[in-house]
Amino acid sequence: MHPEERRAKIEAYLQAAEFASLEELAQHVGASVSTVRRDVAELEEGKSIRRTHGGARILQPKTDEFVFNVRDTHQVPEKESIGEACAALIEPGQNVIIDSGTTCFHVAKHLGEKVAQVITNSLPVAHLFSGSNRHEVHVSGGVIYPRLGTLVGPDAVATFSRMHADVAILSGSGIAEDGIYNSHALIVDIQRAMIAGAAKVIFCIDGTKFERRSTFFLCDFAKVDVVVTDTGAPAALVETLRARGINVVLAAVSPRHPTA
Amino acid sequence: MHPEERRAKIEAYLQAAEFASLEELAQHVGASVSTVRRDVAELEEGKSIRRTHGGARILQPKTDEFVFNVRDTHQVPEKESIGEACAALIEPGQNVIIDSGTTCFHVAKHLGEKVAQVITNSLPVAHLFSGSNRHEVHVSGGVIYPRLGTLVGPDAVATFSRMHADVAILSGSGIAEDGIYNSHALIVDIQRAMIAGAAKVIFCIDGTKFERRSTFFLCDFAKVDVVVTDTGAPAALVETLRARGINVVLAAVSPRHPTA
DNA sequence: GGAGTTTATGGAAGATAATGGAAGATACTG
DNA sequence: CAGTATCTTCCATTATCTTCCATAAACTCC
Repeated sequence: MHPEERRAKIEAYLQAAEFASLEELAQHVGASVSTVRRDVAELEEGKSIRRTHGGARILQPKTDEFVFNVRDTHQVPEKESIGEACAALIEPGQNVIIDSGTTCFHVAKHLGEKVAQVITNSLPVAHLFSGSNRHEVHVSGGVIYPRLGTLVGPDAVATFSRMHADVAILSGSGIAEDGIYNSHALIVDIQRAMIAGAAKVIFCIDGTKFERRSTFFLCDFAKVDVVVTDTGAPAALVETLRARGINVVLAAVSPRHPTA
Repeated sequence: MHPEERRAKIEAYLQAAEFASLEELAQHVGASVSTVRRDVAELEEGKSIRRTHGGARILQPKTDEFVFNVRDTHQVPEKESIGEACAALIEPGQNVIIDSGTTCFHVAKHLGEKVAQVITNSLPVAHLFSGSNRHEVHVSGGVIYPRLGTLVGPDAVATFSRMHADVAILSGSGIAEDGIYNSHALIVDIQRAMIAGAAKVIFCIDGTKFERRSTFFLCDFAKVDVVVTDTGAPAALVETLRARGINVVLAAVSPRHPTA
């Protein structure tokens, strides 16, 4: 990829993510950290972004643009690590279904050029890839769930019922011995359709959600292939899951990733 | 292939792709890299494109109505006024279909709390209403058209074929005696479905697009109820439209929207 | 129609720019 | 204040650009 194009891509990415580490940007554009560092320095000259230690942030978030705020505050480093670990599980060229929610958003950030086709009901995820000509982003229909930027409702369910993907990347708000839980009824329906339409199912759930049950039961572990979590997950439940044949990935939380 | 023809082809390619490597262009037009390099240098003289290392980029990718570029939009004050005038035509409580494109985006900005239900294939418009609990925003399914933030494809068409609204607010990139034109084939299909599904059809088209025809014919005036434009529209065509029973609204460009 | 001239084309050699990595300097973390 | 990560600066490698030249096509003039 050529400098001009790469820089435009970096800028677009920062519009969506607000902040990004150099590592992350390098992965996204398929270049080395050195190169991205130079690009970021160049872009700073143009006043559009500002360099920070370890990354860069957008200087003037364009309110008119379709930028969705992904300013999540809980377990950011954990989710970041989970995102990285989960993205590593994806084979190049696979087409993936990506769930809404901040954890899945972090996975999307690390997917980079590995995936060509993305199917999602998350507007932030859609936006993340929308600037790129190399990705085909399929957005489900549906009604926007206020503030989450998630598309819900029968149209969203219908979209995933019609689609098929190599991998589905989902998250939940609770996981226990009997299965996975979520707190939004409308989202549970969609997630079930996602699971049904994917050859492989990966759940990304940070350690604090282990041994917790939310309002709605989503699914048992029959169709779950992988669970990606962080090292803070209780060992007992991790062992239980492994005993059931689930590949449990424990992402080590790295001390970088400064708080936004 | 003759130089002139090849250069036109290169320019057209860049309009669509925004960036391209010389290698890519050479392959596209069936010439050597050396030749393409010369062409690109020549085109740069004509100010339409800019050379970069390894390729070229289009200089003004926003000759087109539907490119959503925040940096600089053409006819901003006009579109702003058109947006205001068009929003005034909407009755409180109506549900509206909103097209993609910058002009329609300006209409959406002025709709405020008047409308309860919005149906759109434009991600910027969707985002505009997404923070509010007072609006139900229905987003069509579809594939993101790179850089436009517009959902296109069969799923988008299908969504509007199933929906019905009181009003559809659309825009185009050209309007002449015989009808309205647009420059994107994929968007034309969607707009036709929007028109079919709405009781009232409003077109918002700034004055510079009058007496102009784009690549694709969208529709004649049979189903068009209102055309909102600015005072810069040529009087002759305005009269022609009125003679056909179309309510033509001329929005005065207010001085409080200075040119960017 | 034909010879000479102009223009276009594709490739080659040296010059320039971009890239990715390494070593030492600097900033952050606890 | 120690340990780590990141930044700066540099260098070797690679890719691209410029300039030039030989060839081929189109044009001009006779």
